[in-house]
Amino acid sequence: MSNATAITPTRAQDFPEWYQQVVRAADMAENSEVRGCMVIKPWGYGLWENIQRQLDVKFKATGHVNAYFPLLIPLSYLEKEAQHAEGFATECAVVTHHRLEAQKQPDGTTKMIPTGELAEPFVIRPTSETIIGAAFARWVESYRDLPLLINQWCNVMRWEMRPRLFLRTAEFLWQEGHTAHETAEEAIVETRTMHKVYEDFMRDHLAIPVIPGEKTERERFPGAMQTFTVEAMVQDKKAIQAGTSHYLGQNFAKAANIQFLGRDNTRQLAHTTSWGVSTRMIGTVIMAHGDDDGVIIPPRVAPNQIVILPVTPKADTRDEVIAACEALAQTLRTQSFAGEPLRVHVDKRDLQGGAKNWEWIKKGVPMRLEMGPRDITSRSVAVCRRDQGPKAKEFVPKEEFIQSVTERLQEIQDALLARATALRDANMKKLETLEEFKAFFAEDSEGGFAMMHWAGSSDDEDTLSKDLKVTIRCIPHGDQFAEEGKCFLTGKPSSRRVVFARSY
RNA sequence: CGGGCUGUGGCUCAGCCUGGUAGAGCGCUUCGUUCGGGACGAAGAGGUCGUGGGUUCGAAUCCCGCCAGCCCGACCA
Repeated sequence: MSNATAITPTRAQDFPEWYQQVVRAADMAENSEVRGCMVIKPWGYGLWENIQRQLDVKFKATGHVNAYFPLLIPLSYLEKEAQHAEGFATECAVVTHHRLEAQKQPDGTTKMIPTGELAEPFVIRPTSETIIGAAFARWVESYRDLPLLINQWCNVMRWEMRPRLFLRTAEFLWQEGHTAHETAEEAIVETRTMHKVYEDFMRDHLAIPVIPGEKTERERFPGAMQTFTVEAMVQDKKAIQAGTSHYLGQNFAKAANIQFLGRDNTRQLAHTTSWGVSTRMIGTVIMAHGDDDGVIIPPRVAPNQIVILPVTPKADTRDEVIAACEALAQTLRTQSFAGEPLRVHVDKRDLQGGAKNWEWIKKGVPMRLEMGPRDITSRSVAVCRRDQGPKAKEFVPKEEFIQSVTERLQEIQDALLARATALRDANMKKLETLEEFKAFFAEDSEGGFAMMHWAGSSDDEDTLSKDLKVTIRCIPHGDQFAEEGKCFLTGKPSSRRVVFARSY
């Protein structure tokens, strides 16, 4: 094979097509016969399981507990909060019948005809504020019942027009946290706490630096008072929203009637929040770290952090080599990395070595080890790091490797974060004028994150977005964005820059 | 929901214009040679040509209906 890279086309040639090919080459997911719905294959699901488990620890550590609520939501629930309902109306799947009747056709086949129409249709949850709100209303009577800190891991469905594996699918997996509080202050603290949890998780676990900030009114979650977001930059310089945290004020409490008797013996409405991240994060990881040979998964969340490839050139040494590989794997598994036992796999399949090697490169396993007869004799292993070139190989004495394995994994984790941070920083620009802005986002230019002084209206934002296909990703927190200046569109004074970008 | 395109072995597609009941590459199986390596050769498995109807002696190919998918717009974790 003479291909310079494992993936065709390369990122530079056609990024969206590269993405599709990478997902396929990594065997992470595939399109299913159900429109817009994907099959998540073991390698992709393994990544999700790690994300899920590690986030769950953080949720528990911040006082939350898990629960589960129904998939189906009475249609009337969605009518209780007008803004919310309108926000999701165009993408709801509706269940209208509850039984099928077999009907024999003249040609001998059988058709199943829906019967038993429901008096009130159900909507398959696009998000669960309404039905969880109804439960909260039953559970909360006194200020002593607050705060209520609940999370659920589940699937939701939004009938998207243009699905793409992991990035936008009709059905997707996520977690949705829902909390109710006695005061607005407490609810806002909760919203910000979870926003911070997402920011930290993205950086420390997924090796993706994000810009934390607040959404403008136009981009806000339907029905929310405030929406906080973490925005990541991926390699085509577009932004992707990786997680959101909403302060819902009393809007949903009012709609669902979440009332409690306060310390002053008056009836009050609770203040609620909701926050979530989804399987989209997997797409974000792929686009943030992948290269022209496939996916690169950060060690902390990789389904296998190390794959051992036995080199078995001769049949008579094969058993010995495999036994040595198994023994090494066992030794490594007794060690921990980032608080979890090392995940090590020995690939014993009877395939050609090169084919196997490239398969794991495309899957993005952080570290590959080769061990053959010569290594057994010399008591060494060949170490290949996925953040380096496919040919890069270092022979390390086995004992030394065992001693240093977790440091080596951390080096990869750090290298990925450094690389992603460098990409982002190189493509964030402070611009001052509309001309500069237009040039920055012109069809043939690189694009990126434009940091702009902004004091325009929602209508201005709308017009700008439609003309140039860019949006305000967020009004970022952080001192580096705070400075006096003038709005690049209206000339009005501004005390903070906002981040504009094209987005997924 | 508006505009364009496409439905042929597991995947990507050729064949259709100029009707005569199926081809390639990849993948898969077996054997052999190779192999610290995404190799090569040989043999082989696998297809109601989206679906229903029409024209015809004969339809993957022509005509009509239906269904599904893709791309471009509005929406989006």
